[in-house]
Amino acid sequence: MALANNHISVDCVIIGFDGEQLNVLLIERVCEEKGEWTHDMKLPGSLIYQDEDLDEAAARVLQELTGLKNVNMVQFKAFGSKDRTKNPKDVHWLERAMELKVDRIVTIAYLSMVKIDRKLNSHLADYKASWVPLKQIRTLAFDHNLIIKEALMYIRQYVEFNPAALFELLPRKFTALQLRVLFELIYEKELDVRNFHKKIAMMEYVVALEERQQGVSHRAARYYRFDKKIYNKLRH
Amino acid sequence: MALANNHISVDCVIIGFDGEQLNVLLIERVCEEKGEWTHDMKLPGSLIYQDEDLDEAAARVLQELTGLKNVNMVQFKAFGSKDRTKNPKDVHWLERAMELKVDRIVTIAYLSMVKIDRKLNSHLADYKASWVPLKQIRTLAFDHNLIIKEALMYIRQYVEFNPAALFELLPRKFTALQLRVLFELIYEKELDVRNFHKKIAMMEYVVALEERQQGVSHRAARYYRFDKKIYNKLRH
DNA sequence: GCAAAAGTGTTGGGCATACACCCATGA
DNA sequence: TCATGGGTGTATGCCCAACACTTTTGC
Repeated sequence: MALANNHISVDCVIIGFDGEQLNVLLIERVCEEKGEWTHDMKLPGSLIYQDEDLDEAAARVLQELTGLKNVNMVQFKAFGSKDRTKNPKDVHWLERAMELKVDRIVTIAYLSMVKIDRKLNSHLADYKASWVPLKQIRTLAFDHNLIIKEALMYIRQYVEFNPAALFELLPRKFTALQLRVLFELIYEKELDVRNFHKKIAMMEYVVALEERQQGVSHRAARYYRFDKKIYNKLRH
Repeated sequence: MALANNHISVDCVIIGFDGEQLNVLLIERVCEEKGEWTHDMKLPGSLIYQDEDLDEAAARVLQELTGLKNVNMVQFKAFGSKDRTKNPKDVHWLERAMELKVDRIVTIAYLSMVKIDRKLNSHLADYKASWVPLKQIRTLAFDHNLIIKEALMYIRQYVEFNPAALFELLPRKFTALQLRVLFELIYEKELDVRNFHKKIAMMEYVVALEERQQGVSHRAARYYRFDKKIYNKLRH
């Protein structure tokens, strides 16, 4: 029985929220099969170097493939099914793109939740990286659909212990509606508007601003912001 | 920059409860250094084979190193610091025991919670495996102290969503005291006796038996058992 | 009878749920 | 004036936390 002399990769599940939907950051993959060129999508991820920690590798790979820097990622699961690199399309792509004959790749999956804003998006196109709404995601490379599914399960548990993580998804100023939609998406159930306002009122670290929406064709909503200092104080 | 052609291992954190304390199953490691032979302890863990899934590898390795079969393990975290195999003692051991010159090993850590009973213990000695109380664990091989610490953090979250896991640690018949001590150890805080009894009473899947302790020099405690069928029914 | 652990009830506060109407704004 | 979403209060039930004494048993 051969000891595995395996390759190790990291894959990054970057989740963003556009005010209406959860999105995942995917990059384009160009495949050649029997002379035909096709495109599909994958998570940003690649093999790690010999001399870097897993966390370092994740940060490097994300930057190389999407241009994003300083994204706080958390490792959430390793995927090492022996079948995960068996799809001929994937094998083919690995051989061409990585110049690599590979038996199996164990991948360590990382997760981050970020604000989708102009600064972040400014260079994504250069990398053929784009935000894809969760519900519109088709079949991805390798087992990346599975990885995303598990990332979402992980998020649900994660935010219970780190409510602050939710606010990473929102712009600095956000409305009660945005926050509520976010909760509803993550917990997959609808919330009562009035109870939700009370809930916000009880979260001292969500502070109401005087500022309101402008130019909307209905009563303007109040803005809120997340106060990290208050949050941290309450945690201790 | 060299792509890592890494080795992958699995390590198993098997947690047991003896009625008073949490224990971890460790195996003995014999080291030779400058002609001196020393013993220390490590988690049961080893390299994976080329053709097995991670979960399969964990089950195989645990059986090979401790004789334990059919232990339900859950993957909880990957450890891949580039320094984790840099201790000379560990390097030395790897070269001798694994016949392997290794740059770095990424390990996928698995967790299980089990009953410590005679059946389980019957062959542990043959494997130089033994239960070590958490509080008495000294410096272990590699980063195994860290792995155990993270396992315990993981358990705390895990039992919130899978209360059933706790009962894996207890004998089939257990007293309220045992269950309470277990809660206290895992949550690291003391619980009020009366409130705890109410809590048990509300858990329909914890059923009181007529049977009581025998031969104790104080009022005999009632036994309880965990009813999996009721538990599963309530979860759906 | 005493040491040691088992077992038992009540109260108050906080938190989640359910539920319906008026307000502000732009078109 | 209408369509659209913003924003508000009350009542109820549940769960949790706090708190002290009596019971059983072996020695």
